[in-house]
Amino acid sequence: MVVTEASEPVRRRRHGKQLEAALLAAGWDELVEVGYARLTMESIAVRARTSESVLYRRWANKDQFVLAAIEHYRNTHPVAVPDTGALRSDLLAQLTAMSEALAGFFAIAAAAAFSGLLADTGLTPAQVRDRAIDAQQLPHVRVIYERAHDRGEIDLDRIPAAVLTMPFDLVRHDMLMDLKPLEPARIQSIVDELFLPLVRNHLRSKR
Amino acid sequence: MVVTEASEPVRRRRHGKQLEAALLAAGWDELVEVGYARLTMESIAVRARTSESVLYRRWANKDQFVLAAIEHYRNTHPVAVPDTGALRSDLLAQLTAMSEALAGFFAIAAAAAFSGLLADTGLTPAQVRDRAIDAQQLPHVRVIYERAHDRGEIDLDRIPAAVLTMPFDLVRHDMLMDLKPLEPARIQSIVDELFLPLVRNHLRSKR
DNA sequence: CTGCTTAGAAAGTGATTCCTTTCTTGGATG
DNA sequence: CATCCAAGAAAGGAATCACTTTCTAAGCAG
Repeated sequence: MVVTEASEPVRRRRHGKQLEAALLAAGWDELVEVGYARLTMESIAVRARTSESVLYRRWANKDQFVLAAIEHYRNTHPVAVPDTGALRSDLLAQLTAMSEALAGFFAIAAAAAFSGLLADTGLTPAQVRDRAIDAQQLPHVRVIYERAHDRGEIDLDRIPAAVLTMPFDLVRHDMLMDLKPLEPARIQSIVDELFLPLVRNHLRSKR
Repeated sequence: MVVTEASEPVRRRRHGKQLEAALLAAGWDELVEVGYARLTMESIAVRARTSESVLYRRWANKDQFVLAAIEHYRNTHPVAVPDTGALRSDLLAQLTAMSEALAGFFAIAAAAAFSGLLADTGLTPAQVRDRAIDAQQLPHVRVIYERAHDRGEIDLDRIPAAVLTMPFDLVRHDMLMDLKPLEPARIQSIVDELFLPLVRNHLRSKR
């Protein structure tokens, strides 16, 4: 017959880390698109242009794989830590980044992961959140506040913890509800109408 | 043979609304216990002490049934509307009622419903929330604020909408994260450290 | 160049589960 | 009491899907 079929491009084999990353990325995309319950190992293999056996060589079962895919997405999509020189702009930037980078994706993934993963892994949504979403997020937030504290903008010791976490709780809430990035106006509202007025009570005299 | 077997109690047949309520209640319990993905029509039938055909005579498929079960739970578990005579205690009561009545149940159900139901029904979590959770909740909330407004405690027109919804957003957020009722201390913190300080800016002079 | 690991294709197994169908009989209705 | 609708039991069809097995050959290590 003919040496090469016209419609069949040469397919290179991937190996090691490169292949693994492609598998996990495909798993993530599938998770976002159809959700955990409708996600099948075959659909992932097809999307990654490989076969199921390659998946099962690396992960014992579907749940392990999905967990790994979520974790992999988090590791490869770090949220930038802004340093704009002022608490308000720092917060706006951080919340926007958090929203745009994660909303939709994390929201769906977290929601999708809940029903299926909870039953099998015994994790609570909060644990999933800790493991997949906020693991590297919280230290960053703390940094923002500490910088503001050092600049003398706020007195960290006098602000209730609920105030400090509130902006992030609300962003997370909105993401879960709408499955898409927050409107900039909403983020500004959270900062300007909710957070800053509360912090203002504890402002050190700046000038 | 013998007329009645010792271990076989007489099984009465249920009909109409009574049967339907039992089916939906069983569906709800199953949803809360194992989640949408692991819920089967057979397990529901067993729990309701009936058979699958009874289910399929009333609902076209699993998704329709689950949606109906969620709606039924909401209809049969209204949240009380407190009237304590003051905004703060009204809010505390409302948030506590909302939390205790719905947390765990709604959280799991909503989360469980997401992955499976979203794909099939095309609903977003926000729509599920509107349809199943807050449908009758929001008017109640409005009532609380309007009473406070009429008492002269607050000036509704001058308070940003974000402030008014914030306590409920946070309760919903915490429920989704922890799948259990909020600690009373957390509710108090939301009201006393977040909500009231923000409202206080717009308090009319009471005395 | 040689050999060994493993990617990738393909087929299949077994379990689950949605949904249907058939049949018997309880019990509501007149 | 007679009639009839529907409850409940039981069995099965058909599809899906997690996971396995087998085989060929790609491409890295020596």
